[in-house]
Amino acid sequence: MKKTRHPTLREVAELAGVGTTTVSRVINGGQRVDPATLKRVQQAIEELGYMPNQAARTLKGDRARTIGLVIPSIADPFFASCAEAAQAVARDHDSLLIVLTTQNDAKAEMEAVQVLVRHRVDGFMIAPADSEDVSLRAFLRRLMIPVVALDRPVIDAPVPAVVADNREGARLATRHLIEHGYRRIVCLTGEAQLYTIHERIRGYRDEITAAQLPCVVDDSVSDLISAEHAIRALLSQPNPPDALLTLKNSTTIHTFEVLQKLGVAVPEKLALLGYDDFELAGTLRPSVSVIQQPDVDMGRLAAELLFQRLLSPATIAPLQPVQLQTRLIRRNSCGCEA
Amino acid sequence: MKKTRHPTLREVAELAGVGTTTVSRVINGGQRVDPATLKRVQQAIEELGYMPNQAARTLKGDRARTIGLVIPSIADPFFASCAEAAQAVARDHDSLLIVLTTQNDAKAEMEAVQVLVRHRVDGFMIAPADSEDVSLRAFLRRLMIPVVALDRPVIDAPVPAVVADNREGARLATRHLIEHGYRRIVCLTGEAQLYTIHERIRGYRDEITAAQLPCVVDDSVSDLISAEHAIRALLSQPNPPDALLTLKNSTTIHTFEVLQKLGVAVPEKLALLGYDDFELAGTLRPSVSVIQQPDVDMGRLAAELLFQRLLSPATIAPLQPVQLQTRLIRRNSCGCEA
DNA sequence: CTGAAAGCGCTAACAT
DNA sequence: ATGTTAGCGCTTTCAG
Repeated sequence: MKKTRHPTLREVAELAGVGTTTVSRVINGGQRVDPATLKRVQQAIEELGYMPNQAARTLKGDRARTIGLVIPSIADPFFASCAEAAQAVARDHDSLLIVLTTQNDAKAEMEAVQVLVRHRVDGFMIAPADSEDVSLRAFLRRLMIPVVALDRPVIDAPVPAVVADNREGARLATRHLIEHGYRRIVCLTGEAQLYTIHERIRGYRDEITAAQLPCVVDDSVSDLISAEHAIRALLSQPNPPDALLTLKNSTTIHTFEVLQKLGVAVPEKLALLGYDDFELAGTLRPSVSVIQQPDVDMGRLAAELLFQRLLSPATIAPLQPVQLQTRLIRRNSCGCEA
Repeated sequence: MKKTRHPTLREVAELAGVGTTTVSRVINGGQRVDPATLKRVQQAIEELGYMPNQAARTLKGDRARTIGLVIPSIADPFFASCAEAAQAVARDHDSLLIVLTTQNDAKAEMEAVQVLVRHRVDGFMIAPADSEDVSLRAFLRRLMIPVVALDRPVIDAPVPAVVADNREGARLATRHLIEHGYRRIVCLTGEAQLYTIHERIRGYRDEITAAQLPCVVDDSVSDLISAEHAIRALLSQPNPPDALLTLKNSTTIHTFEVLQKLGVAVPEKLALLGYDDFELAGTLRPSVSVIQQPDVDMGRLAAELLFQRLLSPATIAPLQPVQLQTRLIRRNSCGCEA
């Protein structure tokens, strides 16, 4: 098995006619090195195309200059934004970001986390598939590196979290629909087992019950087909809804597509308000009102929190999750004027 | 400086009362180990929560089980799809994927590539900001690890490429517009310095000149504002265009938004055909016809090609780029019926 | 200002 | 079947 041979520090030393220590000094800032020697060494480095081996440094005890990010999917725009923001922070700290995806599958997630540890990343962020997963919790408990939860907490584990205020966001949304005068507001959840969706359902409940309106939660929508089923059923009821609150991106889009296909007048006949903003929400007709999440801030904060704990391990992690606020973007589908 | 202490193989060996070799054997498949010993070692591993240190393995000479991907942006859906596909391939090969973004900036790109090498990735894929960049070429030439170009070639470097047939895709698009009967077809490029855009312009030229139609290439569109400028100017001409060919995703979307804002009837007054499909292209009204690129295939193939070269270094890289076909998706904005 | 040498955690001869 | 040992490339005392 032929190995890829990169030039080594020792080879540089030999070529420059100095000891390895000197070369090491040069690549680490060049302090306490005679200017003449410095120059010779730099030339040798240049000539050989030498680049320090991070694996050796890591083994020696330095930081790996690598952090991880475990998320459901990279194609999901929300997480893509988080990832991009986290990567920027990593770069500022001269580090690499490794992104691993889980499709919200606990098994894939556990594997991802283990791979990260084997690679001795300095720490990682994770959006756990299941906030209450026992084996994940156990794993994280005995882990020797800092971990930060993103978007969803890991309960009962020493893991600070950066999340959005999902409950309040859903309250905001529901309240807005109520203020518009809608009275039969149905909530379409999508995968209801996720922590975030759970919280949002609670927020919807809060406001609906406070207003003494009927609380209807439908978790049957998972794709275009099921969306059409659900909406047809809803519309053919004796007392059909006058507004829909969709709790996640894909649900909102599928719902919109079905309403368009069925020729339902939005918002006149049926209003729509979605959770999570998406690229063409303002370009569709009607434009789609949404609750916008601070995706970039979440990714950035999570990464910053991670590096903070990395750089000063003494820092005590905030026990309460860092909760970021969401905001309502009023477009047309809820009944607002452009 | 207190270090994060992971348990080591030696500690496992001591706890189990065996030598390090035995433990090494166990974690590498457990061949030639007495069943009783095997069990003891496994228990020790379990008890300590031991996980092999990949940095040590890499230093020892094993593969790093890590590959890189250097792309302009992770938020761009095209590259996000590539990345997701590449990651799946990496996972199949029990490897990690490190994604680095460049914003199409040559300096950022060079840094990204160097970081990857320092981390001793086994190889990487890159969508070069500039296919003709001299320093990148020089760097790749002396590199000791396999590299695969993605979406855009690196010319004059020993780097196999997986690209789409951009020229033919643009031909397809232009031809389609011509067949619809449009005669004044304007091409909106967006950043015209990119290799892919270049090729697409060539394709447009091919067909336009073959049909003896006027060839108009406008590279002034880079955001919503400039799009509005450009389109207003185009429409107020004595002989305004009857069709627009937009050469990249963001240009298509900005153009669509401007046409919608200006109340231009699409396709009756002005047809639109875009290069690169996007999520809600079929949901907008009118739905937007596009040339679809095989994004997932490209990411997958590039990664597979990389691993192939990784696993059997003897393999000679294909000198000609692997060129994948694009296809026309007929929706309404070009004048096709739904 | 510079070099020699130990050792990070692991694997792979080579012994036993 | 299992232990001993020499390094992989680097940083870092400790001497000179």
